Formats: sequence, C-alpha cells, structure tokens
Amino acid sequence: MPRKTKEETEQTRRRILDVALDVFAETGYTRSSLQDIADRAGFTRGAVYWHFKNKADLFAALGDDIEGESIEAFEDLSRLRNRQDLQRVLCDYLARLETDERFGTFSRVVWYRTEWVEELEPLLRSSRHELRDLVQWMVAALRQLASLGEIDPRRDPQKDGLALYIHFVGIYTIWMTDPTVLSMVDDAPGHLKSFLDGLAPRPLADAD
Amino acid sequence: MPRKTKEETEQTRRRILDVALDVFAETGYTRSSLQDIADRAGFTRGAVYWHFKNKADLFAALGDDIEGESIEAFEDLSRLRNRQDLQRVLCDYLARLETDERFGTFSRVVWYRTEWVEELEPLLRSSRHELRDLVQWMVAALRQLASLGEIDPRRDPQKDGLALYIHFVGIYTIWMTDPTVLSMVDDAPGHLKSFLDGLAPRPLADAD
DNA sequence: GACAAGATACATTCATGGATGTATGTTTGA
DNA sequence: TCAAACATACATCCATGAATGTATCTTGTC
Repeated sequence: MPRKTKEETEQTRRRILDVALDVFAETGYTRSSLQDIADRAGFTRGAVYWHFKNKADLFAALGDDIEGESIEAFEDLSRLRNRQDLQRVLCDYLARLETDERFGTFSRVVWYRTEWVEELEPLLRSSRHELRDLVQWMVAALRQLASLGEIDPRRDPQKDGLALYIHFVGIYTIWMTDPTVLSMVDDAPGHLKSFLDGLAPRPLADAD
Repeated sequence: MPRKTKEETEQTRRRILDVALDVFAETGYTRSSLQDIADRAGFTRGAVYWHFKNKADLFAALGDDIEGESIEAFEDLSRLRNRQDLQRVLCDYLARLETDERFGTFSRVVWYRTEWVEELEPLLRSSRHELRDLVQWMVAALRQLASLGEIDPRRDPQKDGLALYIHFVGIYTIWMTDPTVLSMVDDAPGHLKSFLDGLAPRPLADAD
C-alpha cells in the first residue's frame, strides 16, 4: 500500500530506525542484514532503501538521530568554574548512558557490536573518536581549574588528566560490558568526586 | 605439492595462524574471509580447511595458541602476601599486552575487532569473560590483603575492589583503543601503585 | 470541489558477487 | 602403495543494490 501520509511516512522511518538499533545491538552491525531489519519492522527492503541509501547510511542516520548534540557539553571549557562543574559534566554524560536507553544502546553498538573497518571510520569517528580525544580536554580542564585556584598548583595536570581519563574510561567500559557491575547514576559520581576532591589545593584542611 | 614433512606441515599451520591474526586485526573477524587468509599465507582455502574446521575453529585455535596460561596468574589468591604482590600480578598482565605483540593484538581483536554474536560466545568467553570476572577476584584479593594487615581494616573491600577494577579496566581500554596515550610498561605501574599505596593501614607514616 | 497528472512510498523482482563448505583431484613422503 | 597435505572444482546460500512495478496521496487546474 504505497503513498502514505507524511506523518505515516515519518512513522515508518522511525520504526525502521528503532528496529535497526535493536537488531544492531543483538546481531552486531556487520551480521545484521537489511532483510532482517525490514522484516522485523514489518516492511520490505524496498522501504529501507527508500529512506536510506544503504546500511552504512542507516547506521549514520541512527547516530545523528540519537547522539544529537550529546558531546557538545565537552566543548566550551570556559564554563568550568570549579571542580564540581567538571564533575557534573562528566557525570551527566555517564548518567545519560543509563537514563537514555537508546543512547546507551547505541554507544554499546558502536564500541562493542561493530567491528572497526575503514569503511565505517567516518561513522564511528563521531562516537569513538570524541571519547578518545577526551584526554586532551580533561588536561585542559584541569589546567583551567588550576588557574582558578581549584586545584593544587604543584600538581601535574598532564598526569592528573590521564588519571581522570583512566577513571572515566574505566567506569564507561565496565558499564558498557556489564551494566550490572556498577550504576552510572548511583556509583559513578562518588568515584569521580573522591578523585577530584583529591586534587584540591589543601589536602584535607580547607574548612574555609 | 602435497605430502610434506611433519615439520613443514606444522610450519604451514603456524603460518596460517600468524596470517589469520594479522587479517583479523586489520579487517575484523566477520569481514575476514578464509580466502584472503589463505591467499596471504601463500596457500589455498584447502589448506585452511585441512588444518581447521572452519573460521570459528581457526579463531579458537588462535586463542589457544596465544593466550595459553596467561590468565592463570589470577587463579591462586593464596600467593598474595602484600600489596606489591598484587601490583605485580596486575602489572605483569598489562605489561604482557605491550611486550607480547601477539597477545596484545589478539586481545584487541577479541574486544574491538569482533562483533559479539552467539556463535562466538564460547570463544570470546575465555577472553572477555575472564576480564569481566576480575572484579570478584580483586575484591577477594583485597580481603586477603586486609587479613594480612596490608590494608586498612576500616576500608570497604567491596568499594575498593570496584575502584581497583575501574583503574585496571581504564588502563586496559585506553591502551587497547590507542596505545600511544599511555605505556603499559612505563605508566601503568605508577598509577596502580599510587592507588594501592592509598589503601595502606596508616596514611603516610609507616616508616617501620 | 472534482479530477487528472505526477510524484511518493513502498513492494517485488532480478542480477551479481562473495563466502562458505564439501567433494574430489593430485603429488609425494613414509 | 597408502594416505597425508594440500589444490581445485563445484554447489549452495545469502546479502546487496538496482530496476521495475504499483497503488495512493498530493497538487494544480478548471
């Protein structure tokens, strides 16, 4: 039954996107066939090819749809005024993985259900690389906070940035590979806070 | 030219294994074809099918060949006598990723070049799951050290075990996704040591 | 406001290629 | 000479992508 309402058309597009995320999460990107996606969405491959150029394009559309401006929180350093701001940025991102199911699932697909191949580099770049570049951002963030007197000036921001990155990636990866081990909302903030507090100017006597 | 010496036969088997590791690392498991592997090894698929049942079997053989008794270091807790022992076990494992190139490459293939699918579960289990189960081991290890007076008894081994696991997985993952960010041999020990030292009975005054 | 005309939103079909697995050669070392 | 150690050939399957079919919504026109 062709030629539907614009609204119906948009529904089928979203339906395909939703099913694709599930299928990718179950089967992995490479082994997922457009046939299977179309079947489970209740359409044929014709519908998929109408809305998306091919599987890679479908995957990219999924990313655009889900990620949106998620990582933009890491963009502007100037807004970081104290350690708590930094903690909030990091924890908000982590918490969203748990809160926003589609975001969490998609991230898991990107990291652990998709074999890295050159063809997919531009698609994975947005997700994988942004996370990879986070070290630099963290070092810069710590420098910024140090200049504001929020961090002991005698510390090495390079080294602390790496340590912070280790914490972040560790939490990220553990949750990715097994969400039952820790909770992004309940456990992550405590770990990051205790680490960031350890960077404070005076060890434990800042009762100002 | 069939019917070779036993030694020659073993050479082709190893050659196929070596090439397979390279191909898997480059192309990813799913997209690697036995055709490509055979070509680059200088044989035909016939040779591959002679030595291995199929691709999954080849992958499993690779794992057996490389991993060997690598994780057995984590087996017996009883040998842990002090914090340094624990640090050594962890650091040795991490360092081996960098030192033993085949081990490092294979681990990367398992985690980041292979889409998780049911068919491969028994194969990935040995690598992925052992790492996943490490939390439990770490908690137990910390309990053991606490009973030996190596760790402040007022601390929570459950929480510290998770924190240690976060460190370990963080370092592991960062190196996996980009080995240039940190060195397993040079950087990892320092990070783990400073964490473990923080668990000592008396904060900073144990100059016994 | 009714009615073509054309575009849309798919379904169907087909051609192609690539990968797998198996069956069958073929040569030579033991 | 037999069987090991491959090479070759073959049958099968499945996914892709494009081409084509088609029914219906939309739009312009009177």
